[in-house]
Amino acid sequence: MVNTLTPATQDYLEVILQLSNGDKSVRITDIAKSLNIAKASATQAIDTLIDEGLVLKEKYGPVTFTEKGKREAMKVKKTHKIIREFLMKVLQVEAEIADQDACLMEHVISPQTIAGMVAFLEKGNYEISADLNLEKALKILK
Amino acid sequence: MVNTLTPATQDYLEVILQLSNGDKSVRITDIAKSLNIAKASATQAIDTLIDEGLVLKEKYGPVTFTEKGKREAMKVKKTHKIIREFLMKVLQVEAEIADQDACLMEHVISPQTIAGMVAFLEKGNYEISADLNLEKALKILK
DNA sequence: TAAATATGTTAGGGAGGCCTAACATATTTA
DNA sequence: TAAATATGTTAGGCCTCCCTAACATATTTA
Repeated sequence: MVNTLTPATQDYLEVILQLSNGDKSVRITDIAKSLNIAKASATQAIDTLIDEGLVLKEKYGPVTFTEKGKREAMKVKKTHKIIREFLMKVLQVEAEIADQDACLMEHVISPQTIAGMVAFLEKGNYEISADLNLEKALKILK
Repeated sequence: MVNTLTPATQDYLEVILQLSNGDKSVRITDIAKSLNIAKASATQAIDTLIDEGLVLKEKYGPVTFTEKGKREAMKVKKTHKIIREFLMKVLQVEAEIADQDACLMEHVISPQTIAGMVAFLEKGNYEISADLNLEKALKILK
C-alpha cells in the first residue's frame, strides 16, 4: 500500500499550504475559491484528506495540517517550484504559463525528470536559452 | 466549442496510430491489450471516438481513422516524440522513463513549453547535459 | 461442418471528482 | 439581541473512465 496521492489531493495540499502561509488557519471557503470549485466539493475532498491523515478539522472549524500532511504539501510545492523555474529559465516560457504547466506536470512527472531539471538548473548555464526561437518552434506544431 | 480531446481519447488515438502502422486495420482486442484495459472498455471508448468523428468502425469490424482522427493522432504522436527526445537528450532521462513521462506530459503541456523544447533541441547543444549530476539532484527531492 | 477458440458487445456497477439545492451553524451588524 | 450575512454540511446527481460477467458473432481447426 503506497498510498499515492491523487492529483486532486496534491492540489488541495498545495493550496492549503499556500493559504496557511506559515500557520494561519485555513477555511473551506478559501480553499474552494482558490481551486475554483464549489464549497461542497471542498468539504468532501477535505473529508478524504482527513481520512488519509493529511489534515485535521472539526465541524465548522478551520483546516490544519498534520505533520504528514505538511511534509507532503511541501514536497508538492518544491516539485512545482522546480518545474516552474525550469520552464521559465531554460525554456523561456512566460511566468503564467510556466506556472500553469507546472501545476499539471507536477502530478505526472517522474523523480528522474525532476532530478534532471534540478541538475540542469544547478549548472546555471542559460546562454543557449537566451536566444531560443520560440516563434519558429511554435509553427512546427501546426 | 473547442472539442478538446481528453487524455484518454488522445491515448486511444496514439495507440491506434501505432497499431495501424501505416494502414493496417486495428482490432479492439489489440487496442485493449496495448492500453492494458478490458476489451469492453475499449469498445465503449471507441464508440465515443466514433461519435467525435475520429474513427470509423462497423459492428465486429476493425477500427480505422477518419481524416480528422489521423490528423489528431499524428499531432499527439509528434508531441510525444518531442517530449521524449527532450527528456532523453537534454535531461538525460533514460529511455523507458522518458517515454512514460512523455505519455503523461503530452496531455497537459502547453504549446509554449513544447515550443521551448523544440527550440532547445534545434540548438543541438548538449554539452551541458553531458555531465548532469542526477544522483545528487535526486537527493534534493527527499 | 461442428466444435473450439478468438473476438466483440451489452449490461450493470464502482470510484473519483465535480455540481446544485437545501439546510445548519457562526459571525457580523443594525 | 435579533436579523442579516457568511460559512460549512448533507443529499442527491452527473460525467468520465474503468471494471466484470454474460452473451453474440467470427474465425480456426479437428
